[in-house]
Amino acid sequence: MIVLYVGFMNNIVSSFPSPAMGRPRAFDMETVIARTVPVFREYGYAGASIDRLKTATGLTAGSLYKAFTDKRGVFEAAFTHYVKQRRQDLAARLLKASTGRERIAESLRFYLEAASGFEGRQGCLVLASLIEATTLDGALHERLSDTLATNRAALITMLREGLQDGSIRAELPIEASADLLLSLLQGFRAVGKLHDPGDHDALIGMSLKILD
Amino acid sequence: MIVLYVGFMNNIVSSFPSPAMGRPRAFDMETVIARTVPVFREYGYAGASIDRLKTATGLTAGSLYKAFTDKRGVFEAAFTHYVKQRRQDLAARLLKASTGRERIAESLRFYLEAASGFEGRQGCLVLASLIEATTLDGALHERLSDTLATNRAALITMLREGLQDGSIRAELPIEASADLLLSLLQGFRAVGKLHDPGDHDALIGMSLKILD
DNA sequence: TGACTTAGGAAATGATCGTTCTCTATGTTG
DNA sequence: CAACATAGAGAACGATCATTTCCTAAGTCA
Repeated sequence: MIVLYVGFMNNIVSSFPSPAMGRPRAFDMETVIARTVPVFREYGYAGASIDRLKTATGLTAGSLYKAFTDKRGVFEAAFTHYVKQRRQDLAARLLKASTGRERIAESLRFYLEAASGFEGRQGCLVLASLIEATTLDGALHERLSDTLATNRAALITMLREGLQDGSIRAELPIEASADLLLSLLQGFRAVGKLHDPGDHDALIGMSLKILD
Repeated sequence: MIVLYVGFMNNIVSSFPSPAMGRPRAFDMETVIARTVPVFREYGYAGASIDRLKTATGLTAGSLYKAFTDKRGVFEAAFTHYVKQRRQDLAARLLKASTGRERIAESLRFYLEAASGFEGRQGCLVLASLIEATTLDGALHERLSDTLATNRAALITMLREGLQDGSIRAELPIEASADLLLSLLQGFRAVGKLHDPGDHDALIGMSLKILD
């Protein structure tokens, strides 16, 4: 709301109502967003219909639109939630890794596990969005690009740590290694849509040879 | 049409009309199928609407359905065409490679090039189908699984050739190596939806360290 | 308490989805 | 030439799509 001229201060204040006004939500936003995530993971953006989102969340179309403006808004919230959650989980896993090489190994394991079983069949929301990248609008396209860039940056950080702690040889081209690992991780999730990856330890061991 | 009892031979023949009967098609099937491929590559199965397929092929909905029964039929033809074409192209490339290791290297290059530029942005039909795997019916799911299995088998063949010609060390676990390469190749296509891969030679060189 | 503001729920909206139908055109076969 | 069979074109079909609207419910605030 735009106020062109107001005589008294309280009129201006009242034109920006506090967020506590009106009937409060009967559901928890975080919970609802979490429930939309599997829908987008399984069906992608185009395939995730409002009807499916309704049944997944238990909300009516009206409430969904009041809370998220439109389908794009639901997707954006789901995407943010998914990426944040995964990063938290990975960060927790990385605590027990002491060297850069171990952190890379742990990241590989993290993705291999996500590519297995029910989780693997459900798929990766980032990968699913990647496939529909040309369909998404500019802002979402950039969000996706940023997400991938951040993942790449995280790999580069781990590689540099490896250089410092001596677990990775000094001559290794860092950027190219990160690119290769990034592709490999996404590839795990892609193949995991159909089949479980084989022996995780064996695959990790072989992957790490890239760093030799 | 099933004929239970027919007195004369020509009646049986006429009950199975020759394919030359009726008005002939005004378009070339192969050409039309080729034109549907980019639609599925860009939008996936769900996103490829009949309307988009109409404009891509220049056909009307009626002709499309007469030729392919339904949307699923169009997709199946496109998928078959795409896989066949890609395998032919790769096979031609592999002719100039003399050892197993060189054939692996050439395969990596083939995928890196496909992941670059316009081709990369258009995406891989196999990968796109992989993402929608849970949505596809049983038969298509199996076709997809077969395609991946055949690609894996091709990698195993190259690796075995490498064992024979001495370009790959004898102790290398073949199956696990093939799994890793398969994921890496799909990963190239995934990331290629957004960005061009970097220095191909560098990436190939690093990838081949998996085989050391 | 009464004015205000937002949420919930369900029906309604127009667009688009995949598919079918109808009619005409164009070939082959006897 | 007549009978037959399929193709082409486009309108029409019901289903589903994302979104909006309308009304009631449930809070806050003065």
